[in-house]
Amino acid sequence: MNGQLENTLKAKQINPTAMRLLVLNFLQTQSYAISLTDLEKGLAPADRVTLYRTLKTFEENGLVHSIDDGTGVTKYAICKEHCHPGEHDDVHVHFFCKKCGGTFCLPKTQIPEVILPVNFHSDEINIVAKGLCGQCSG
Amino acid sequence: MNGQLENTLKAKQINPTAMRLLVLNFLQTQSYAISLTDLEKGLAPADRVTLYRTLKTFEENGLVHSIDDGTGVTKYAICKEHCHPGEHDDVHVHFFCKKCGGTFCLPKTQIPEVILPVNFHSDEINIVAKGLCGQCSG
DNA sequence: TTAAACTTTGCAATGGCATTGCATTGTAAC
DNA sequence: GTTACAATGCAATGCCATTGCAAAGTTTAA
Ligand SMILES: [Mn+2]
Ligand SMILES: [Mn+2]
Ligand SMILES: [Zn+2]
Ligand SMILES: [Zn+2]
Repeated sequence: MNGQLENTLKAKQINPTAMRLLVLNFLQTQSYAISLTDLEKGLAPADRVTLYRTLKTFEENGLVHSIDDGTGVTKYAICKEHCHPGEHDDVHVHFFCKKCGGTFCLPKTQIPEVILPVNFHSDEINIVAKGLCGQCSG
Repeated sequence: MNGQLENTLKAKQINPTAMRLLVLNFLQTQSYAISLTDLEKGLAPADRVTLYRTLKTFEENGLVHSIDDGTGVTKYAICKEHCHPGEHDDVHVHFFCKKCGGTFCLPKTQIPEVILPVNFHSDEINIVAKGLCGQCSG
């Protein structure tokens, strides 16, 4: 049933349309963060802009977060922690695998303390480690 | 004199043309990392693509490094440490100021240890802290 | 029930930036 | 001087994010 998916959307105050259920379902089946183009291919022939706006809505409502992994293409992944509409609370390190091209969320990896120069004050940090993932380094 | 600039280029095996001397001089006078567009404005009416290729050459020869600060626009700064043609050795944290928009190299800030999941191996890391810089947090 | 109001979707278009191709100009070697 | 190579300028392309607007769908309230 779609009940599970529907509830997930409703819990984040997102109107559960057919398209949004499809997108959520697709996102949930991915093993790593996906790009808009990935989503487009996976849900063809759905319209790219509609998918884009769906992701935007999901992000605004704390259901997914966008990831800048340095490839120049934004990736998206479902928020694992307790995010709410208007406020995300899932800061974590990301990992980009140079072999398979996969981008992973590492929510268990401790965010390290970065000591800044005097008078520099940071309220946000983006950390992307690059190398070989578990599958590719075997 | 241009002797100083010329020597800097030659030391990195870069042919010291007039354009390259101008670009190097401009880079050296900046207080933070600049974009290609910044360079274009500062050196008008020099051609954008020529400037782009000049930066590329500088980067390949270990004179400047490019910075992905998450704004979507690549920034460039002179390498402070010992970089050589073909191999950079100046990994450091960067800082993006949300008020003035400046991107800073923080070569003195210790790169923190990031503990990855089993079998994940990283040989590169991009860390960008965001907030207010020394000037803007006063 | 039906009209109005609001939301979602689809398609076309725009804009920014990185990157490449190619012809022209400049420079160095022979 | 002629040839070979390097650097520059201009035009063009490609990719991705983002917006405008009209059509289709859904909810609300007369
Ligand atoms: Mn993530
Ligand atoms: Mn730097
Ligand atoms: Zn991998
Ligand atoms: Zn600042």
